[in-house]
Amino acid sequence: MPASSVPDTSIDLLLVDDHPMIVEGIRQMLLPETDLRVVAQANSGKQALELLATHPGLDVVLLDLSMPGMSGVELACAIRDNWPAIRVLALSMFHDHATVAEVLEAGGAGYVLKTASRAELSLAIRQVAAGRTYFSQDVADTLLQNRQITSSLEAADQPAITRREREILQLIAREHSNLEIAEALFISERTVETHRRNLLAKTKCKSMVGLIQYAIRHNLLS
Amino acid sequence: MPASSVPDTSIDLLLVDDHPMIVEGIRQMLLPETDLRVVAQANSGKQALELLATHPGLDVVLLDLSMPGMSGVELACAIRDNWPAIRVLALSMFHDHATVAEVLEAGGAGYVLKTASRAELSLAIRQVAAGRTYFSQDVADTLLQNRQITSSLEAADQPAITRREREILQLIAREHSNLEIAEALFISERTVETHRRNLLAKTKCKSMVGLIQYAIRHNLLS
DNA sequence: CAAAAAATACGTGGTAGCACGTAGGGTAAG
DNA sequence: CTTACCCTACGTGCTACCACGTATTTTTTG
Repeated sequence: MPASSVPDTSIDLLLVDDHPMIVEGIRQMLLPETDLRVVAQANSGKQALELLATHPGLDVVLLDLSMPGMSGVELACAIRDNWPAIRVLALSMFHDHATVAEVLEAGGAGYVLKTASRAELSLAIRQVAAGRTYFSQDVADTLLQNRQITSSLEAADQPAITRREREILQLIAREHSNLEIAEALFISERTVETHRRNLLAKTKCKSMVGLIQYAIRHNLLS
Repeated sequence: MPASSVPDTSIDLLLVDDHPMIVEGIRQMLLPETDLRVVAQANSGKQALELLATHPGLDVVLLDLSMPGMSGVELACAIRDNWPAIRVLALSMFHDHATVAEVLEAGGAGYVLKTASRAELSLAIRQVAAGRTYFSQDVADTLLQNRQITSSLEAADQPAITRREREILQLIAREHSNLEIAEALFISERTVETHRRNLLAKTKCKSMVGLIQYAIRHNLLS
């Protein structure tokens, strides 16, 4: 029913997830929905970009957020910048507000949890394809709990973690002390402290307890 | 080819995962393998136990480790104790040695990562069904790296985290201080410190940095 | 080349987290 | 009833983490 620019009324999808099992599961879940066509699937952000270049007719990209290498959020930004007409639907295990906010800032049109049923998933795809948005119930609750409209505007700048910071974060996660990290990287302990401080600021965490959770959810550890 | 006690040569499977997408994905991945029959699927440990009681002919249970409520490890223990003939194949995102060791202690016959391909998964199922074991390459590496045969024998006692400890762990994860937790639970700050210490001892972590990772991997947070 | 960002580094100071030891009351299991 | 476990609680002391301010060198980017 919804008017679109593609010749037929079907919705063409690209699936992106590093787990073959999940890609396969989604594909098969959507098979009975005759108006939803999975025309391509990728196991990494890099591969997804290649497929986007060779598949001009895509309507919706369904992408996992936590992937090694290029994260789902980065991929979403790339899609927003290079193929603004394509709708992005995020798929994730988690629904902390930091992650949800990042997806919104990256231009995501919807956010579905991996616990979603077939019915919910296909509904979400049709909604975003029709130009609307869709959020799983738990995700919507997260958004309502923290009415931080500020974070979607102000904090939209750059929680970009640098290579060095990430390196230090990984050593922290392995329970190394500042001194140990300093000796391992041949830098001053003060420098490690500074990196630590910058990490906390960028992730808006109060301590390592929050930072580690951020790191795991964003797949920043090995 | 492998001789078995079931009338025909097919392997009867129970799938357990809280994510419908993954259950569906596995089911469809195994569909072409005519000797592997998915006869039941559950979305929780509780449901799995019910299905185990009503399906006597099961050969292999393929179960996800991180599920809300009853964890995969607990379920594996229950299967080992009540249906010792059934082979358990664990399925997980992670392969840290603590988790792998727990699965072995719980009587698991194999451990496959969620990144596994169709070929690897079906091979793993046939291996465990035939009485052998199977571990994904990364998992095997983990086992070889830490030849802590001690941990499989000595530490097999009880990293059992109590209800109260888990409650405190969740508050810690929300970045609350000892004092805040004490006030919230109407107990002394000293008591919170003791719980903290016991948590570190039971999980063999050096600090909260390690404990938080343990908690996330073991699905101990909300 | 100029501007911006990243990586490096120091000082001062507070306090929360953690080590280690000890112990009494409640409750469930043998 | 005894044993074991959980939850509760205190004391002492150390130090790693964190807050806040500042600044130079190197690299990247426009």
